[in-house]
Amino acid sequence: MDIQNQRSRCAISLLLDIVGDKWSLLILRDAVLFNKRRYREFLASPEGISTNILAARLKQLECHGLLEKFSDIDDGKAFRYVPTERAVKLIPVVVEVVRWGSTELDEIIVPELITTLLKGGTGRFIGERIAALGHERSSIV
Amino acid sequence: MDIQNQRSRCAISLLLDIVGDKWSLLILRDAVLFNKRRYREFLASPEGISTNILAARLKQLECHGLLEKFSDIDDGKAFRYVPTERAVKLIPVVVEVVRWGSTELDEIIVPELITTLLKGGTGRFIGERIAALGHERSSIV
DNA sequence: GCAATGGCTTGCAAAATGCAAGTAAAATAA
DNA sequence: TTATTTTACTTGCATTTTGCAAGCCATTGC
Repeated sequence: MDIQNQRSRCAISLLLDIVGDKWSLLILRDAVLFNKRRYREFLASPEGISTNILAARLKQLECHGLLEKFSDIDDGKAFRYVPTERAVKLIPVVVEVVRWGSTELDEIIVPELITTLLKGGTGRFIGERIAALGHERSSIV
Repeated sequence: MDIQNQRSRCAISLLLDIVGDKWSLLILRDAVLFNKRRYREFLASPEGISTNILAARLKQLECHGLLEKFSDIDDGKAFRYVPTERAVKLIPVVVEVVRWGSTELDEIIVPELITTLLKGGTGRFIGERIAALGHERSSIV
C-alpha cells in the first residue's frame, strides 16, 4: 500500500485498506490459527471462497507482507503460503473478535484452541507460533 | 443477518458478514471512540465516505443492532445515531487493531485516548461508555 | 506417454462502490 | 410570510469488485 492510496493515517483505516473485505481475514485465520498452507486447504474452508478471489487475495496478502509463498519441497507442483510474523501478531485482533462474537451473537462455534486463548491470553501462543515459523521457513529455503 | 445468509458459524466470518467492508468499522470507530452522532459528523471523517454509502451503512448497522437512530431534540431536522452496548463492546477489537498497527505499520496516528486504552486496558472505559449511553438514551426518549 | 493433481486464469453476469446532482423537511432570516 | 439555509438524505450513472463456471498449464505417478 503506497501512501497516496491510504485513506488516512488511522490504524483502523490502514488495516481495512489491507484486509477490509469479506475474505482476507478468513484466509489469515486459517493460516495463523489452523496452520493451513495450501491453496486447496484455503479453498476448502466452510465459507466457500471461489478460486479467482482466493488467488487474488493470496497475491494481495503476499504483497502486503502478511503471507510468503514458497514451493513445496515434498510436492513440486504445490506451493505453501506461510504467514509472516506480522500476520501472527494479528492473533489478538482475531481473539477479540471471537470474544465479542461469543457473547453477542447466537450459536457461534468457538474452537477449543480459541477458548484456551480467551482464557489464558495470547502472548505465549504467539511466541510459539513465531518460533515455529522460523523452523518452517528454514526447512523450506 | 438471518442464518441462511451466514457463510459459516465462525465468529470472524459472522463479524465480517456485518462489518466486513471498507466503511462500517470506521463509522463504529467514530461513534464508539470519538462520540460522533450526526450524519454530518460521520461524513466529515478524513477517509471521505460518500453520502449514499454512509446512508446505506448507517441503515445496515442499525439493522444489525449496532446503532440506534433517534430524532435530535435540539434540532428537529437532525438525527442522532447512537451506538448500542453491543457496538461499545467492540472496543477491544478496535484497540487490538491499533496496537497491531502501531508496531507493524509506519507513521500511524494513534490518538491519545487509544494510547491510554493500550496501556490501561479497556474494561473501565467500556463500563463508563455503557453507563453514558444509558443517560444519553433516556434524555432522548 | 497419459491421466490425475494442484494451482491457478479467463469470461461474463451481478452486485457494490463512488461521484455529482437533486430532493425534502425543518429552522432561520428578511 | 416568503426566502434561504441547514440537515439528511436519494437518484442516476459510470467504474470496480465479486461470484460462478469453465478452461488451462505444469508437475507427478503410473
